[in-house]
Amino acid sequence: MCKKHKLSEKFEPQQFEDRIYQNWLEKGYFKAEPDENKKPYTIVIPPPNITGKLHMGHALDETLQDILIRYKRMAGYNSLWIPGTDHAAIATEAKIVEKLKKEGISKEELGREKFLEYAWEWKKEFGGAIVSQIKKLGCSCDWDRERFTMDEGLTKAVQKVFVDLYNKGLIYKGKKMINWCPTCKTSISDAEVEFEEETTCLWHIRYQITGTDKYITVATTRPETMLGDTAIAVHPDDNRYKNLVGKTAILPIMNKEIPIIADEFVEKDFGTGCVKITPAHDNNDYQAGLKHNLEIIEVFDENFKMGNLVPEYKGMDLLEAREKIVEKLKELGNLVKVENYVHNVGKCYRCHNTVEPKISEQWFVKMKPLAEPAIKVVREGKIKFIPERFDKIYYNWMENIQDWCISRQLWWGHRIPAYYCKECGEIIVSESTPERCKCGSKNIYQDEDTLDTWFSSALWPFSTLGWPEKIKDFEYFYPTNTLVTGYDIIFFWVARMIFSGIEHTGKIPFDTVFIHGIIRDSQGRKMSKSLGNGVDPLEVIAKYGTDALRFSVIMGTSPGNDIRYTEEKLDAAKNFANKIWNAAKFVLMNLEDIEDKIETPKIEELKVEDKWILSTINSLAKEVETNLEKFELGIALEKIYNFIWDEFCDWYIEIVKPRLYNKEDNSRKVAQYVLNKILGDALKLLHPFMPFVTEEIYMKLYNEDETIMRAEYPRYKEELEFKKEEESITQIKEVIIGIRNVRTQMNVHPAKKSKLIFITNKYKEFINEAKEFIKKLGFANEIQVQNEKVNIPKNAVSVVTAQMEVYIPLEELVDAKEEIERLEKEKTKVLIEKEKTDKMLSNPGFLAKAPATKVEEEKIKLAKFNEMIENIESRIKSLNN
RNA sequence: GGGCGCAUAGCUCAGCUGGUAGAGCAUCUGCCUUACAAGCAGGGGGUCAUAGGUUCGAGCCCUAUUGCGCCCACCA
Repeated sequence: MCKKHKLSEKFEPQQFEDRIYQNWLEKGYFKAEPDENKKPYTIVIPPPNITGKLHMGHALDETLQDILIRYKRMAGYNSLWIPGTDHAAIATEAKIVEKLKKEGISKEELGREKFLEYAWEWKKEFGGAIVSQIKKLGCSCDWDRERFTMDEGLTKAVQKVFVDLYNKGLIYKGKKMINWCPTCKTSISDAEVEFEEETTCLWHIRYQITGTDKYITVATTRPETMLGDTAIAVHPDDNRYKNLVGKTAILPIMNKEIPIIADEFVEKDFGTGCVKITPAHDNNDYQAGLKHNLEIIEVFDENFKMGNLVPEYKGMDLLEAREKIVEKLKELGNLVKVENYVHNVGKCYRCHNTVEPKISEQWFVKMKPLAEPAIKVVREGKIKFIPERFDKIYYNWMENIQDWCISRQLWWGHRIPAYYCKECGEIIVSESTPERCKCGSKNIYQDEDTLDTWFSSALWPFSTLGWPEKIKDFEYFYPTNTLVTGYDIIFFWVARMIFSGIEHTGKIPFDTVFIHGIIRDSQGRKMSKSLGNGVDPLEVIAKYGTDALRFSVIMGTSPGNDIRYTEEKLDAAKNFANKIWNAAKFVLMNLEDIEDKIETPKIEELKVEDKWILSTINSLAKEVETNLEKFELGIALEKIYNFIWDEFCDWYIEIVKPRLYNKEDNSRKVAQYVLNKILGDALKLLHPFMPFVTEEIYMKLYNEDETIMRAEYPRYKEELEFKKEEESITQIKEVIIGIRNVRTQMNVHPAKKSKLIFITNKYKEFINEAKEFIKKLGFANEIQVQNEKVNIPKNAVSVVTAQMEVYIPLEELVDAKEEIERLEKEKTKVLIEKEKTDKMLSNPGFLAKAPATKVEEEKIKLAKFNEMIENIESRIKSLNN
């Protein structure tokens, strides 16, 4: 401690948060370099998309990571948090297209090259905005290592991975049924399809059996695809239709004969039990088509308008065509019945428009061989999900995984490193642009498509560390440790990072996946643009401060559960920050006369309350460490909160006031030391959660040049445990609370002092030592300690605990009867408690089977209750006399 | 059709391996006590969704039920 510093009168986080962050940046406190003498602790940020601004979900995600990073850094680890952003191919491209549209420009008009220039401009603007917002949250990322998924290095990683997988036969190009988003005009993966309930009709259409006057009726939700029907399917065991299998029916409108086939995928009980097969526009039908060797007839054109099968419908919108076709069927007498029907329709997770199944030539990753080892590492516990239940979701997905469609018909993204020879049609997959084909031709062009954005995010934990170069960073910091993310992207991202890490680096990418929930609004609804109920973290910060925001998303929450956003929580958070501020002001004020350094007192100089608070924070440090290691951040924070507010502020500070205010008091210096020490340690414990207010105070408390960020996180030390003193203070707290309680009941004004008569043997010495503060906290002007219960004034009320009795002579007590009544009530309370203990101890099963320590505990309790009852009874007796 | 989560004080939520239920906000009473009225002191308020079971002992473990929410899945 050099010279004293004063904190500003009012707590205003806006006054110091930015300044402190700037200072941290300038001093380079966030930086991490490989250091063989230290253990690394690494987190890679889930890179926010460059599509927009930060939302509350980011605030939560970033806060959790920063807490872990800061904690580990203070605990002696070489903490590295790698920040960055994601190019978010489809989402960003959609936004840019939208923006262009407003300017009257179409993507096609602009051309690929110009469009990309445009996109990079976008990235510069919005990527930068995101970064500055993350900084506002106080995140201690190593900004020198900021990455972007389309950086040169990361692009190289993407290309290498593509080529490697291709060479291993794990990437292939093929014609398959994929999900096509007609709005985004690209294929998307299965994971990118969201199912939404939609009300539609179930149309029952009859097809005439060839050569008879009988009909077979199918039920469909998509009559417009009937033009492309190439079969009707029934279940092989369905007796109703058994005789029809092998026959043909006439497809109305098209007037075409199509076979009636049998397949087990048909549900006998659904609809009519007959289903029309349109292999080109339904995955089930496609599979059936392959199996039964059916013709595939596309009904729609490239833009998902009606194709040329029936010229009359050509170019029509699908819904329009549906109407027309239904009308026509009705006219022809083929429409049997229309039912209302609710079913799930696949929607694009980006634009929320209906996704169409489409047969298309795309690039795929063969998943089974990659999934297997990825399942194994979780089964073997090498990667742990927190909370554990999320591993089930992971297994379920991984075990049922289909090949991953990775090509996108977009421009913004990593272009697929595949080249085609125009002469011989050879496919060349190569990291660098090949000069010529094997056939000698130079007539080569690159695949037009780009990769799924998640293909590059899957490599994030190692591509950000320089892989595939074997640089030191990668060697030292990889595998990373904790991956913090929401449960909504376990499939998209977490699963893919796991198999990618194993496949390409031979190592798991992280050992722990710490999953959090989503932030909902005060009514429990998901925050969304359409509802307009989103909360902007920056506005919250402006109003309450970053520390309060961070506190509010951690306090009282548990891993994996959703969090409700309420202003009340922020008020509570701000009040807490304010409380610390004031406590710090008090401490600093009372250290003002210290010139240089505070001397560390000898153990014997410490008073009982000093030992108590030192011992309390010592056990707190131990508990907090345990909680943090188990990712119980909410519990850890609650304990720190309780310590600071309830123990330190409400008790210790109040207890030591008399010592501080008496300059003659020899123990004043010791109190100053302890105040300084406890405040410092409490700030350190709290720092990962509330970095700014803790730093601001810490710098004032110690030295402007010191930072709490690099201070050592408080650890449990055996020599700082003082059990006896903890017990004594606990006892006296109980008594003091009793005194206050009685005075409130008697309506005694705080200003009115009274005498306290203590009856105790055990705590005589302690009470004498603690006299000053007991006087203060117990509103006493005089304290008398005696062994025996003699000479108690008639008008005294009593406070009874197990170990002590205290008598308070009060004029307000005019009636002994009232006091007896009060005591009877007290007695009843104790009796109820005693009864429970009695019951346990008289239970032979309990005595025989409960652990000895528990039995002992109960016995002590019983003795305590008995003593209390005895004390109360004897007091009642003496009042009666 | 599978799987998961939640149900605890008026409200929002904690509650670690089973050992007498906690916080914040709200509420009631008394205090402008020289760190803090964004505060201090004290109080009230809970058959831990329901029904069984295991156990000496269950908010916590097991089974079933009800209500709400979520995820997965090719019933057209």
